[in-house]
Amino acid sequence: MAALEHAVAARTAQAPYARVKEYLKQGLASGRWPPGALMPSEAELVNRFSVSRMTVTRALRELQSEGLVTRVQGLGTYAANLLRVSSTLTIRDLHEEILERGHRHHAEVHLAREETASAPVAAQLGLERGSRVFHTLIVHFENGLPLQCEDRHVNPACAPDYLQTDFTQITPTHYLLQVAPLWEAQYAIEAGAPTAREARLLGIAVEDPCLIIVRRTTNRGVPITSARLVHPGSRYRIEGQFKP
Amino acid sequence: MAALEHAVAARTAQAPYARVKEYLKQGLASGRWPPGALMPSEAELVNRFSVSRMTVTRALRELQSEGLVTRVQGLGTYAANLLRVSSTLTIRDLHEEILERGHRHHAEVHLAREETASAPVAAQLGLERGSRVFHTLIVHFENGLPLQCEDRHVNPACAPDYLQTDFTQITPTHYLLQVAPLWEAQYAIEAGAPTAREARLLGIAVEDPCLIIVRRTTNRGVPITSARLVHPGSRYRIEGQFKP
DNA sequence: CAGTGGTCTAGACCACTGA
DNA sequence: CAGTGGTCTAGACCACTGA
Repeated sequence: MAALEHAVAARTAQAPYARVKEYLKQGLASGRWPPGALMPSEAELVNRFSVSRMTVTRALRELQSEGLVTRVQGLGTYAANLLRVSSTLTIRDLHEEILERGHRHHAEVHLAREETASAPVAAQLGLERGSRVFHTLIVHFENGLPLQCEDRHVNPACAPDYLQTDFTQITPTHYLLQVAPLWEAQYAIEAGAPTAREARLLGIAVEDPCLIIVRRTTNRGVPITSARLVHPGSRYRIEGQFKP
Repeated sequence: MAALEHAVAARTAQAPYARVKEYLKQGLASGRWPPGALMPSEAELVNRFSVSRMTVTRALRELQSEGLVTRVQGLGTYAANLLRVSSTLTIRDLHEEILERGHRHHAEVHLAREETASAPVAAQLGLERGSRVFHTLIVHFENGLPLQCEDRHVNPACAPDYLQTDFTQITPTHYLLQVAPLWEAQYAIEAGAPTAREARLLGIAVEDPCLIIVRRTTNRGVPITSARLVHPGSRYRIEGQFKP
């Protein structure tokens, strides 16, 4: 009989855990449980919805991972402090991103060589000062217009064949993701002026504001690469949304 | 006996679901399952770890919600296409953010009044053109230095008492979160030049690059507010990290 | 058809908190 | 102590995919 009910629920609308989740979300949205308020316990929800505890737990755990509630063992579940809303920011391979917009992408390689690491570069990549590093400087175009100036240093130990890549065909991001599939990154997004060289490569004036992303990437703590990505402010922006 | 094992596991190290998750993460990090590869089925993992299927399911579901794997009913679990890594971007109440840095925050209110909505503002807020809207223009200071120029329009239906707020004490963001606790938002982050007025209010030159966030907020589809937040590029940046 | 993931149940033991 | 969340088990029915 229980099984029959599932089938019906699935056919008509939502899974039970989704119904519980929806109920709690509605209450949070309506202000019924203001930030910090104590929410119904698992046991209460089990009774109210006539479902098993595992089902309730799933709903609550998902709300927790979405940042909507805080759970404390022994105390209960609380409406989260909504002054911290978070969103998913996706940073993607530029080539893929441009193609998805239905536009053409091409790249100009201005530099691709081995160098001796300066002190800051060595520090970024966790290398000794004076170590060998790979350095590339590539300009990416969308429909023939310069979109990004990518100044990148790579730890040779992580990608020994990096410089053999044809960067007019494969972006460094794409190549490096293959070499070290899962990675962590720290990034900063800022507005600033381009350097004289960047302005020249991007075909803009040195006074033109740029959106600059500085990103350092590691794989299980080992530094792989650091990059400075400079975009003309008039041609690039980051969009996103919060979805509670 | 099973119960005893749990206790031991809990005491020694990780919960079983966490062990399964860790195993899969390691495999993804090492390249054992490159993007798109078929990963072990739930049944295989059940056997390998001698746990119940619910435990394996939890591990896989969490990896899925973190974007590390893709699951397709009837087919299996696949290593995600890691060209899309995502990160959590947190946008917070500026007052709270500044205090947390151990700095002082104060605000100057340059405008707080009811106006007739221009066409673009009305469109943003889903109102008729010519409707009444609330408009505030506030400059936020960190340790006495202008950090943000906040130009905001508010739908009066959502926050009738908005203009009664003392914005030198409570930020609009803070107030609005109380009125409509759970909300969705769309935002864009870009680099650009300030308007002449913004430059004057921020004490910068009109050529100085600014980090501009344009954000529109709704609650269950009803527009609440839209804001243009302008920051001197030299004083503000967004930082974050990817955590796979 | 066998294999896959999607979801649920009814029970269990546990650690934790505050009275 | 009663109440809370954290986690697990062993089973179940289901929809879906491809052979």
